Amino acid sequence: MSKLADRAGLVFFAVDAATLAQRLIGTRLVRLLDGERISGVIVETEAYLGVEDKAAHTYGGRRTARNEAMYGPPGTCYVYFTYGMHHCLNVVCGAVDEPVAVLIRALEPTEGLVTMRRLRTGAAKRSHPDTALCSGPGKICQALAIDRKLNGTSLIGGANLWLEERDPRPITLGNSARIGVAYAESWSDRPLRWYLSGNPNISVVPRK
DNA sequence: TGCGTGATATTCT
DNA sequence: GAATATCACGCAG
Repeated sequence: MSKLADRAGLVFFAVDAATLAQRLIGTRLVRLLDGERISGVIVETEAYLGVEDKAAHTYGGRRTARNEAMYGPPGTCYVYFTYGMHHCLNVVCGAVDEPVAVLIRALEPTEGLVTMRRLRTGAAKRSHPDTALCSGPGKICQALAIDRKLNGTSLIGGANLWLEERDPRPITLGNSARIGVAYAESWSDRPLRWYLSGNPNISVVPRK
């Protein structure tokens, strides 16, 4: 297990979104909160392909205060708020000024589960299984206390949020259309979502 | 299965 | 400036 930093980190993130989406599966997302490690293994991601992708916030080259982070260097976090109540965490990849990113959709909780449960609201606080703690982009941000303060910060050598690579081990990737992007016309069916096949922590059971 | 909720982009005056 | 439409979801029921 090694923390991604500096040059190695940059190389890791400086790829296209589809590649990074697959590469992120199985790595560990670590949040340091009041000195406590809270972490989970990434089990579900989606690629957003920038200016050409109708489902992306940067479709057509839109560049605003909100999505500015997507134009930053690879390894930057893009955190935004949606539906009036949910934050979502993305990892910027590609090159500077190329607004492509990967949405982190689900984690398998590994450290700090008690804290995660405390941070989560509603039903997940009590009787629900651990697999419900981080099984969705909004849930991850709640469980890891991620909000827009982290927007624009870098995962490379990050002080409070970073990625760790695990020893390679055989995994089986599943691949499907993205979730919640029905409005994106022909882009809504593109198989740009990846997940750890059979993992109970993924957000929605893949449709065929 | 519906619907809340509020930031943001877009579209007006 | 201000009104409005829209949304990478989660939860109650």
